Amino acid sequence: MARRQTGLSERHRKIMEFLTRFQDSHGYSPSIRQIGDSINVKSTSLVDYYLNQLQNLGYIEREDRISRSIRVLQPIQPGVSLPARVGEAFRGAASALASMVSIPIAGRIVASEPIPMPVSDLNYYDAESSVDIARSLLPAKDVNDLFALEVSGDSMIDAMINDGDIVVMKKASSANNGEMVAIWLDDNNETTLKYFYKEADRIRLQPANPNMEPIFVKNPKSLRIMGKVVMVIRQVHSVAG
Amino acid sequence: MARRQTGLSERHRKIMEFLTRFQDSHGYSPSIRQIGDSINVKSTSLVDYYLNQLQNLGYIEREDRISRSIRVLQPIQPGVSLPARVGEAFRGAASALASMVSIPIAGRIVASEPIPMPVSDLNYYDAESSVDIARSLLPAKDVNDLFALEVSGDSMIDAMINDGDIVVMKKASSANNGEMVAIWLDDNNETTLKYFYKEADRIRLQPANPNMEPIFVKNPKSLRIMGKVVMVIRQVHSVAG
DNA sequence: CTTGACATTGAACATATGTTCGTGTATGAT
DNA sequence: ATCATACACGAACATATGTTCAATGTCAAG
Repeated sequence: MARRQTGLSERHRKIMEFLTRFQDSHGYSPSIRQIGDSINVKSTSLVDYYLNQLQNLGYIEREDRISRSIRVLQPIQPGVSLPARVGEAFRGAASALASMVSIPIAGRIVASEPIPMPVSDLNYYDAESSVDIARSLLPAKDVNDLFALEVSGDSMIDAMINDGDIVVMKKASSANNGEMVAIWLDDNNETTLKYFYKEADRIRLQPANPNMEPIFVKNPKSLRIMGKVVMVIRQVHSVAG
Repeated sequence: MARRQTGLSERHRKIMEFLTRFQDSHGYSPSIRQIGDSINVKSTSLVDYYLNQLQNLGYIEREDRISRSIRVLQPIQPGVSLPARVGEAFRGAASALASMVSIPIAGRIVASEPIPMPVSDLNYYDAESSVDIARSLLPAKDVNDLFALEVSGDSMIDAMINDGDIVVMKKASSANNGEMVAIWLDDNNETTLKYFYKEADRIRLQPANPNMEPIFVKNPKSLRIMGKVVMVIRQVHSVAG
């Protein structure tokens, strides 16, 4: 092995501080280069590197290829800054109280078929087919592109997911290393849930069950990412067996 | 002269509404093109034109050449807007609270140790260590003897339960056939989660994973039922591996 | 009917901003 | 040592996004 990851470094801390300060005074997020300036780093890739770490640790959230889309999920220090606007204060109060979100169930996920996607991009959905989840259980603030699927069949067992489980997913067409994604495999003509790792010249799809072997995909085009898995819920009933 | 400026048009109103809605749910401002989509305008210059008007009228503020830098200064809607939204939110909060139940996390469940039970004498628990679940997801009406455990280690894999999962359980000392229970096995000195089946002269403990073999217990006294599993929740983070 | 301010369009443009990649350095484990 | 990994740099790249402009349509006042 090698150098141990030391959790949060001084730079991580500074970035978080800068983010909250900047957002507080400007009302929008800084760009990568602006963050770089604030910590005296000229390389944008290094900032990107830090931001990915902070995201994996759950401190921030950001959208792929969208400028200034960083959201602070977890302020680093106890000193909470006063919200600039009424709307923001209101939002904070509401999220502290209400904190429940209704996620539409888009359909069933079966190994042998592509997964159904939520019907509309707008915030309309049928109240009948939805699951209510406490915001406190969800890592992301952005709750808009979440949807849920009911698992059908035992074929996701290698992903530690059972028949009847409910999988909460976030729409995505790309993934970062270590994220669990729903993938459509052209070669096998099947949907599967795996941890995603991009390696040198291939993609490794690692089952959640550590006893099982990974799948390797050479051709990135033969695999389509449908979404990232955010949560799995299993309601346990009496089951014949 | 010519056409009179009519103050705020329908489109201005829609833009303002879209801005607040988008910022509220995404945490950052939309791009000009996204605003255009929301009002069915394909020309970015027209949106820019509207935004300049809104800025001159003091409704919004934005920075030159900086993406997604729009700030809403004055929410639209004649008077009713903010109070209405507050009222709505509080109504939502109330109903959310009513339909949500806070389940205490009694501790960690490890294969090699008996499971911790909730400090049941008093109906007091630390708010920090609890999970909020929507009542609609719980089968049982009786919510009082529910408690939650965080799974530690990979030893529950045969029960399709992973390290870090949260298991919601109901206190019980007996079980019906087909129910998933947490059991302490005197013989093996371990805690395990299995489906429970009482057969002619023995008890069959069936793993949730259908690929795995059951355990048989002849002596009912060497096994202690700690509770029934009601629900399993897995929050999926990025996982190194 | 003109006229001119307002409204709208589409495309081209400029650049702000996130992403990728090759390379290099330090650090700890073996 | 030597190996793998985390950390770091900077340039080239791709694209997301704001800006500009010339042309055209619309409508009410003159």
